[in-house]
Amino acid sequence: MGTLESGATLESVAAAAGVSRQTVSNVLNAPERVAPQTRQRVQEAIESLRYRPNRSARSLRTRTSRLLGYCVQPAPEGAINPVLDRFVHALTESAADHGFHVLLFTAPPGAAGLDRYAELLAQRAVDGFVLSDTVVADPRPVWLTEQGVPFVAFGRSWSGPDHGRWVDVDGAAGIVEAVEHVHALGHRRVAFIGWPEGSGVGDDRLAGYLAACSRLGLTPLVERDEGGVEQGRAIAGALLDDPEPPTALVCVSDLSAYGALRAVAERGLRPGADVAVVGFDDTPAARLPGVELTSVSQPIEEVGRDAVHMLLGALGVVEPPPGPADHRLLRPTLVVRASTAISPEG
Amino acid sequence: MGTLESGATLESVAAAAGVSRQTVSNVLNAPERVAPQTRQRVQEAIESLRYRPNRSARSLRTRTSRLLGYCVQPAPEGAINPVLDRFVHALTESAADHGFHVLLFTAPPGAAGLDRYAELLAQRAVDGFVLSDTVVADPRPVWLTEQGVPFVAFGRSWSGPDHGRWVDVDGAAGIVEAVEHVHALGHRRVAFIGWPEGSGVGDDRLAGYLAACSRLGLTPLVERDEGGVEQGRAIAGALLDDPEPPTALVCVSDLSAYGALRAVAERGLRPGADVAVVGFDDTPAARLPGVELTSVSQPIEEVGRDAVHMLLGALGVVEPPPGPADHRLLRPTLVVRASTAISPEG
DNA sequence: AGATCCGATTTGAACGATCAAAACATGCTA
DNA sequence: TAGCATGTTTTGATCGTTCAAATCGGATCT
Repeated sequence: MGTLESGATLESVAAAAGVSRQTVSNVLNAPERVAPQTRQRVQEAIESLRYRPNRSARSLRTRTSRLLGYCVQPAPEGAINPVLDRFVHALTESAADHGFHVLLFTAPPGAAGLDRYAELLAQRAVDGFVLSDTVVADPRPVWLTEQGVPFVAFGRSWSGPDHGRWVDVDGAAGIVEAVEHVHALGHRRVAFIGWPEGSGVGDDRLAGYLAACSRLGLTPLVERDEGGVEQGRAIAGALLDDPEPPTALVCVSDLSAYGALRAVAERGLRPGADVAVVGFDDTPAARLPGVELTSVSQPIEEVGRDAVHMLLGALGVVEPPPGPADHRLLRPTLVVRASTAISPEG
Repeated sequence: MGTLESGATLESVAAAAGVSRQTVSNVLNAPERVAPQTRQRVQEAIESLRYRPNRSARSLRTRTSRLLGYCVQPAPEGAINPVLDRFVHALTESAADHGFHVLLFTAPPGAAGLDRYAELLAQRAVDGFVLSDTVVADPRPVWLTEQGVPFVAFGRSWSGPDHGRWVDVDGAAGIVEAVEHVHALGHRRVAFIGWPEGSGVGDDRLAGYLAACSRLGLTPLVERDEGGVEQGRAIAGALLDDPEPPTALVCVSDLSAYGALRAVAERGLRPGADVAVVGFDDTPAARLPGVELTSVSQPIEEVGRDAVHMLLGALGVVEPPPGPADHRLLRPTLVVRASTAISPEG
């Protein structure tokens, strides 16, 4: 056996330091109540016995678990989701700064999945939830609010009033930046390839496009599709085959943009030189040589950090950060690559 | 407030059913001990009060947490890691089948990170660990074995004897399949782009290449680099510029393969038609139109499932599945796409 | 009838921490 | 010096579950 003499309890530490249970507990949870001299003695005992408070015992007594629940959704088929990884990592790291951990679970989408949330609550397994992949009319924020459960969502509730706290990325602002970027390069016929109406995220990005066009005096040209690579390719192809085709294609997602890049190449045109293409999400493939897609990049790490801070603030664990307590909207940044490198001729 | 009258305890259920604490507990943990009639009555009470046992209390008493620790590593810069997502999801889902959950934490790589593992153990926060991203001379399996802590690793320990349980993918077999595939298409000059010697995973895949060459009577041609896209591009370029260039490039990873594809295209050659390219990992970008990279795909979900089953077996929670108890080697599959579509001429 | 056994159920103790209140010093004031 | 406020430490109870042993009621055996 190793060095892990897992047996130290409050009581054994107290005995070693010649004090009582509660004094040891106070050294850990309210050091200012303990006389400096005693404190030191206790800390040495803790150190030498390698004592760590038993999480279950603490949880039982305090009725808090110091765990944050996060539901991992099955990755959508064929989708490139670079987000989950980084987001989960950011959550975990920020939580660790305050003695919290992330507990993963799965649940079917929609109202059917609420049972899993309820179960974890009934078991007192988590103190709150982090939601992601929120959709229009997502039942979770409403339900959690009703139940009085602390939570924070990555993504606004696009339908109806806000429920609870959220952090989100300002997609409209990201697209505005994209349009301004190609406009500055000299592009004047800038098309937008979007998602069908009704997806909050897609509508937000479209709104950014329309706002930018209006501000810059461009004529909006919007096409919509389901968002896959093949759909993007078809839509972009149709646009490019127009007698007066757009010279820049701003896409609602990288997936559409990859399709658009393909459509451009298939017509003997050079992305970046002849036609500018911009995506959204800065997926890993965007930086591959031969792709080099300019894309709007979401500050995922920051989203994760803010989400945890807001949630811990709601739990009363940390001082809530300055600013509005119930939401936070972060600016994405445009990562410029070869797909928008050169100004168009004419 | 909502429907979550979070107050049901064993005691309150017992009162509602007109039995004692322990009988309710038995209905949940050892139903065969309870008379059918009583059992039914208790179950109705549980149902109507929506009772769920308090996890902390159970953990405290039984000294098990029903949590599996998993360390999320910071995603390596620029790397396309499609694996983590799916793996974590598979872990979570398999664990849920047995009332377990996954607890995430972070730790610095190497021996420095062992403290975090020790801390979780001292807190009795987890019952065991799932390791991934194991490296040569990884200190974790050795240490955990010394401590007598149940764990399972995704990845063999490449140096020295095995410590503990592991699940891994047979990289050599995957590459053998890749070489056989291009050989069947008619390719006879098949090169391998590998990693520097000393990485267990890379050496394994190289061994597969060498074995296949030997069996098929091909002359091995091995080049090595650090594994990035740009390096792959340079190496592949050098190979293709040879007076008698290879017609097939089998790569140790998709990243190298993307570079190789680029090098092929830059020379006016058509991937799949003129030069076959095979990658490893079947990263999301492989299926993009214009890329369509043939690649060896790892059965990640199966790895996750087996890992959980082995670990729960070690914990005595489930019957260990048939087969060797301490390791499992899974076969990857070759996903054929356009990059190896057509036979070479000549 | 009394002893014995057996399955079903209950009781007391324990897991290891924190809360709330009591006890104990110590110094200051009147 | 008694009385009181203040600061430090200890004691008893409690969180909700499971373990181990005790109890209970009925059937079986001698």
